[in-house]
Amino acid sequence: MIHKSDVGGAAMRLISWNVNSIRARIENFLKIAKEYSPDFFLLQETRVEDTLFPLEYFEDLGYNVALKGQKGRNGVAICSRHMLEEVKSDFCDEARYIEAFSGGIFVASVYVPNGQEVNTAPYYHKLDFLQKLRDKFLNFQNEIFVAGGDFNVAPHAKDVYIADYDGIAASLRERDAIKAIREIGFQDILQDKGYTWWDYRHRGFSKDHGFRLDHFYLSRKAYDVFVDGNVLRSAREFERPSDHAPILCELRI
DNA sequence: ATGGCTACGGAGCGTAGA
Repeated sequence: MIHKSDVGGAAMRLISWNVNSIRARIENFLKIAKEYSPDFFLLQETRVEDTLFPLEYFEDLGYNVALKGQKGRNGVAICSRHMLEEVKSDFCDEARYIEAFSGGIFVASVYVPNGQEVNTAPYYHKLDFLQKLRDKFLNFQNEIFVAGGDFNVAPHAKDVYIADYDGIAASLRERDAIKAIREIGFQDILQDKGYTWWDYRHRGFSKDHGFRLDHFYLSRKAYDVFVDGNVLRSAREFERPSDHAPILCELRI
């Protein structure tokens, strides 16, 4: 495996972020955009229909934007400094998935259903969604492909602050569904980078009571040019923060 | 924590988030 930090080529940065309402998070978005100026923003939980999306802020910063929104809840977006092609967002009935080809790579922004509670109907819907997502990713196995999003699963025990927790987001079947994505060759690059979500309730962040729910999955060809990744925890300390931190992935292409 | 935040819709609180 060659990590081409020393092989030349330009740096390409992607940030994925569950913003929990883009309209409520514009100031925070502008701070992150200014500090990191990524090539891509992959957004989840924009919580706004497309006609009311605050496009002007993105266009002012030079981003092209592809939207799949809905009123009040869900909502995903791909924002790119490069031209957006082959945009598809008909993966499911809700606004939870959008993909595109841009800047020479395929990208997807993914918002997996939370499942509410183990062994309920929403939980089985979540498992179905994850299996279907794995099948979708098969199409990108031989491409340079980066999927970022809120997968709503903590893949390993260390990804939850509660020892031995096996409730929603950490049940065996959810973890197996995520494992199935890894087993078709996709790398979870933030495995050692800590939590990405802290509950608003109970002052979760100040106690570091978190879960690692937000992930990047890189195809083999994307992982070949992977340089670095991280969780941008500082955004959780902003005024009026999202309950999720942004996550960063850097490639050398 | 059996709900203690936060945001939304729509004008009360119910719903959703995970």
